[in-house]
Amino acid sequence: MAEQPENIPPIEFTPFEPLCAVFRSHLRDLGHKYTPERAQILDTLVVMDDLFQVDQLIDAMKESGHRVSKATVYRTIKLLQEAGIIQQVLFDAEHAHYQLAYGRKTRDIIVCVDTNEILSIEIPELRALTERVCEQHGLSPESHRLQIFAKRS
Amino acid sequence: MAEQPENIPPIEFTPFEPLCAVFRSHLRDLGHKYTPERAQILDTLVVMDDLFQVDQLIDAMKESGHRVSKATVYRTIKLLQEAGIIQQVLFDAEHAHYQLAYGRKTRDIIVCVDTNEILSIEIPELRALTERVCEQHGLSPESHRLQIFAKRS
DNA sequence: CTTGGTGCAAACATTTTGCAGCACA
DNA sequence: TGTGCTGCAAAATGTTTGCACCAAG
Repeated sequence: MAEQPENIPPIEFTPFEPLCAVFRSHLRDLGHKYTPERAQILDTLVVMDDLFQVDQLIDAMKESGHRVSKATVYRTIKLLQEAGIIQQVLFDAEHAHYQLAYGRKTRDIIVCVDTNEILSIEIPELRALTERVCEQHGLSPESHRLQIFAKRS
Repeated sequence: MAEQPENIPPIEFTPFEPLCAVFRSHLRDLGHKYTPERAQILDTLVVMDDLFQVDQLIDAMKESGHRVSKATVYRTIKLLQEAGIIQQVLFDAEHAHYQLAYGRKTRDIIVCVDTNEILSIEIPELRALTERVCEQHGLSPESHRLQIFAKRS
């Protein structure tokens, strides 16, 4: 296996490479195909804001000249979630938001109420805290998400 | 006013009394009316599960013989939110969930993944924690919500 | 060449809205 | 007695699905 076929790009350490590999391997595992549409969606994803909505993704794809139908975007988002590449973030009821999940340690965010900016944060203490609280109820934590709504100080 | 008409129940210290008062005063402040429909919705709310969805509320009302249209339920939910009596809780993308908010100190919950039970919890340390994290970004926290997904241990 | 994928449009589910008649303050 | 409220049905929104044709493996 000294020669790589040309459809495997040269190794470069960008976020895209591992994501692409993860996605392809997930698809292969399920007997699914890696299509140009799916590649375009992944491609667009990685250059988008940390947090995005489906229609933002669709708009971004249109702007960059990709022509993929809504239906395919929705179908692909499901696959990307299964593959652990993106995850849902809920912080308003109107629209589902997603963010890249692969390699991400937390789902904790600060939402700036002035600018609507979203910051991903990490609070190491939270793990112990959730463990302690759950223990009091005879439970053990699997995961958590914390959303802080903050204003500029 | 020595005699109460029969539709006003004898005074009892149930959660309903202050909620009703809060709602009526909120409505009065806005020049809105306290109608039988709104009373029935509030009435049903207080005997429901801590966390509910709109269609559960609608079903519960039907079962108890109340006849209020969907449109009115949705309109009233907005008013109840404004009044601080209920609040939205987002933990799955399909349906908006609500819970009684009045007098509640936190929006933090544990979702038991085995039983789908929702426990409201209080973690006093969280306040300081969120303050510290926000400070690092030049922000100050207004509110937060923490959702822990846990299994039985 | 087989199986899964795509775009399109229709179907869906949930929530909102316009309107004519009704009822609370 | 006037303004806000209600129910209904239509509209709007966001997401899913059925189908005929297409393409990846």
